[in-house]
Amino acid sequence: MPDTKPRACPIAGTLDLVGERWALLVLREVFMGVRRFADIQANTGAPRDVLTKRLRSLEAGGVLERHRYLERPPRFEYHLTAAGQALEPVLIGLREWGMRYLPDPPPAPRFIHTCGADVVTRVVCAECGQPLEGGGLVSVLEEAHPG
Amino acid sequence: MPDTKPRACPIAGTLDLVGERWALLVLREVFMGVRRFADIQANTGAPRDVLTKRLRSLEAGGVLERHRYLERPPRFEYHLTAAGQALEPVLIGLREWGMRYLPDPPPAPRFIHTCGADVVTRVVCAECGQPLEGGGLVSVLEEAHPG
DNA sequence: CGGGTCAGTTGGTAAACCAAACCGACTATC
DNA sequence: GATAGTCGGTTTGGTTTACCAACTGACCCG
Repeated sequence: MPDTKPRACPIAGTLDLVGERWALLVLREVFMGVRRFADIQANTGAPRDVLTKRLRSLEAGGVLERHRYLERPPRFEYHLTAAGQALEPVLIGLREWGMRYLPDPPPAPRFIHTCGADVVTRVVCAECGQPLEGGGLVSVLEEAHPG
Repeated sequence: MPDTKPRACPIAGTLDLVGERWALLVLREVFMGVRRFADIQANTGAPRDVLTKRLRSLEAGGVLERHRYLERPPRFEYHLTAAGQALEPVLIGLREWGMRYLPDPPPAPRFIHTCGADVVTRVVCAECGQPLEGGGLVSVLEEAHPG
């Protein structure tokens, strides 16, 4: 076998959808309640044509929905689907990493709990619920290659 | 003010580093213990020149370290820094989302706890520690615009 | 009718990406 | 000791994508 195929993996599949430039920034905006083309464009800085393409691919991928809020000059708003909302941990993870490790951390948009405190991501064991901080507690396994 | 500046935000800053194509797949491989150029190339499918550039930028960004493991034909391995390990929640989040929402979820590399169970990301309140599932419990705030 | 808003579209250029070939320093096999 | 293969790249050349500015069409306001 001269060249092995790249690893099939849900990380890669997810990145095919939201890993392109601007995609996650668009989602950030929609998370923050910014739903209109012009505002998303201004807040992300994405070129308008690229933004159009991203919005379409995010819609096709099922993370955004496009709602017409005006009929006669057709005007649209973009909303998160359930799948889109499920990307929240990714956004929070990126935000948290940036606040901790970027050389000059910019002011962060706050994702807050109803009690007013910030929100953070925790990697926990799915069964015992124990938090795994520091990475040392995790064993990462490839698919078993028997024999 | 004709055009507002794009929002300064740690999410954007983090994406400047790890948001380029292949970057997070490279990190996935290093997380899984794949440390050599040829293996990372095979498992990600990234073109060799692009991979070289990504490895350099990830190194410059402080998430990877390059170690020479052979002197005379110079050979290298790539390792995670503490900052690199801190991106684990992002990878796990992407993996989890893909497993749940991709139309045909591919076999997932397992990130397991030492107890043998899978690992998941939880978004929790930083203070009361309460998990916020379903997105409905989170209030996302922009910087306050008073008045 | 002129100007402004909104959600794009169009056209031209710059950059990124990609596959394949090449390279230097080895090692392993004949 | 010539041939083949490994490893970590670099170089080449062509394709795709991103980017930016300007434009469009449908409306609203005056």
